[in-house]
Amino acid sequence: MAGSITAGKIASTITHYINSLKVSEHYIQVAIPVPMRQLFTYQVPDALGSPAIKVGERVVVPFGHRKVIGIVIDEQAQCNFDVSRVKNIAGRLNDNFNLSTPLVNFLQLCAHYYHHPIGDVFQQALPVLLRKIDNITLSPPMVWLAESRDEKANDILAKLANKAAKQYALYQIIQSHHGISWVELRMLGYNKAQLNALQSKGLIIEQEQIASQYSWQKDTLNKADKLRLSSEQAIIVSAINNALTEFSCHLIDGVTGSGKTEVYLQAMETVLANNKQVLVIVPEIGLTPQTLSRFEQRFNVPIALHHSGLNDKERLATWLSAQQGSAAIVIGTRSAIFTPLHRLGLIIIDEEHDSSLKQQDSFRYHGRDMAILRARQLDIPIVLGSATPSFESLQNALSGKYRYHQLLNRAGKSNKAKIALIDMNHQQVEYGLSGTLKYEIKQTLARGEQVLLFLNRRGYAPAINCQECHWLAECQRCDKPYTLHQKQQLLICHHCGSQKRIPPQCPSCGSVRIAPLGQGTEQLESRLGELFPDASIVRIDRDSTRKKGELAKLLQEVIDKKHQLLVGTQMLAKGHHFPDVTLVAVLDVDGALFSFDFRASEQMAQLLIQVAGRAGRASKPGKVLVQSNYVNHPLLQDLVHNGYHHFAHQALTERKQALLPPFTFQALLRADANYPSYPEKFLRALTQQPLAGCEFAGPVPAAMEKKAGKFRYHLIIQAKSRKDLHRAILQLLSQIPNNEWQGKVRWSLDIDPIDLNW
DNA sequence: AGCACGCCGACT
DNA sequence: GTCGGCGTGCTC
Repeated sequence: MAGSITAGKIASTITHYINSLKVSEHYIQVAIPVPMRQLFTYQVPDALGSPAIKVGERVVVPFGHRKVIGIVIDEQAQCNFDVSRVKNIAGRLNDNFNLSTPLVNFLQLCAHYYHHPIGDVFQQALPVLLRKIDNITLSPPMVWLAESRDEKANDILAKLANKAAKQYALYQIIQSHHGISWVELRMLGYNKAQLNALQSKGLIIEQEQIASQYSWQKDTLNKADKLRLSSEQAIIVSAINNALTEFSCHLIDGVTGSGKTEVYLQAMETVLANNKQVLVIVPEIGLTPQTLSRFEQRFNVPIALHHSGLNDKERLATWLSAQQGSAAIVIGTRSAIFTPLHRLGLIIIDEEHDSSLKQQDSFRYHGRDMAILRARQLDIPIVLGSATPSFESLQNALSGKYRYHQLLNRAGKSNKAKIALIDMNHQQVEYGLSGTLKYEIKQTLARGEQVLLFLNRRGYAPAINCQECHWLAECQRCDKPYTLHQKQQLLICHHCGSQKRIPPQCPSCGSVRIAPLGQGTEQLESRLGELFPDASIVRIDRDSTRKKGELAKLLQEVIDKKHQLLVGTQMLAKGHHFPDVTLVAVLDVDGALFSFDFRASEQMAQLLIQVAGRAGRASKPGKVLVQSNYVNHPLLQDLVHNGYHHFAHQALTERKQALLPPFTFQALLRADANYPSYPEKFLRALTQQPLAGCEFAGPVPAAMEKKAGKFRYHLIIQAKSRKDLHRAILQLLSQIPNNEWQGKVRWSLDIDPIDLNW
């Protein structure tokens, strides 16, 4: 039937005709800041098509009834959506602040690993200002420089050295650098007034930072500051520097004072000398003036900081200086892992066991694990350091996946604090303090040294009850006792934050004999005041450091020995070293011994060892006392007598037998709802289909079944391999839209969960 | 996550 | 009669 017209031919002709009309149609895939696990297709109209759109570009798109900023993930996409419903992009942000392809790839990898909505990953990784539609007016980054010196300047300086020590020190820092930013100087403890004073004396000047890439100069390295490495340190440095263009992961397992930082610094030296950048990730409280100045003193290079104290503009400035390469070193907390470093050559994760590296809400990523992913992607080394390595990292080191380096020798005299247990069962106990502890406190104070007491419970008392009928004041929204805050005269629920006045009499029986039960830091502080009237006491917890800068102020007062007794929560255990604290006591360790969370003992061990590291110095050895009702508990005995590593090996053996992480891989699906039965039914329905290579645990009520009025359930998915887990989660997620209870609950997914109590 | 739509209770 | 409570559904 050659030449004849058929229906098929007509259809194909029409299709051909339509396609010819759409020949210039151009589709892109865009990540949109919404909690949805998908990309969105948009069309690029000709008017907006040139210059060509690139991956990582920020585009303004209509989305529902509003306009949002999206990130282009694929610039030449097939249209996999109903063509008639695809919208045009509304605009482009041509401000040169777009994301590089490696960064886009990395963020996609992160979203993939955590099965987290990709748009939300981008949203969290980007500085706020890059997520706003309005044009960004960013003044050029400024740095302070020393003016050239004349005789007059020398005179002024000589005067400053005597009269204004702080200004003089500030001048010294500025003078020793080729330009230092206000953000850094602020972190180092200087203020605008001091800068202005030096400026008005003509000693320093503020200039635009040279936007060009940083490069290694003759005077970049401060050789005077450099320490001679021990042989074990030198071996680590050369192991890291041996292969700088391939992936390797090094775990440095070294006790406090063994010189981890010096290893970091000398490993960085080679990388910086190659004109590559270094990313340093520290725990939330680890970014202190001391940390910064250590890097600052060694290297005369631009350092960009990334932490919670920055405002939006400063954050963007850090991002840009990293991206453009003018910053040689970026030091930051968890989220700094997302900064766009063009020539990244080395990543360092300090205190890699620290729980603040894992984000505990929305996008629940682990800074350390994503850093490893990034190092792998870029073929560069990564260094993890800790005195108490996480069991995950330790296992990876022992199995040969990471290079394992131990630093066993303390620099200087080896005087590790000893840990001793106090049996609370055979003691007179007053206000939670054993006789032994009271005696030791007295002795320490008498020597003019300081004492640090840990009690992981803020407030005055963790509960109040009626002495007659035993009625307990409970939060209705959480079914948990209210914490008494004496100073504020309030009952506060530590789980949902709700507050209540203290009832004058028992609502149940009318008795006025209502009394606090147990003790918190606030009470401990006042009791200590009675017991040791001559000592100045300072309390450091979330309540006493609410005001900005208050923590730093109190810590400085401790260093300055304005206080002899320190009371605090775990907040005090991390980061800070107090040389004149020679006695540390943990008042109540028992909670960790009987927790159903298998990681509680790991965290307890890390806490005790870290605490021991806080105390004393070579000339004044410290002592650590741990009060317990269960001093014969094998966990405590092992830790105290055999140390962290024996304890860790023991615990790892047990975890292997029990098929727990790091020998298996877990995901945690949380669900909550206003009605008690929905979360459980939602999760149970998901367990009906088996998942290959995986086992379910649950659904079980969360450790706090009811919180802030919501009922909460957990489902754990456990697999022998990460691959199986990954596949299972995909299968699980695909089932959720068909789940009968899906619309009635809120749910969230946590890959590699750490805190099962959440 | 926003945002609109929609369906019920208490107000000028 | 309408203002507004939040349950439900949709977003290329």
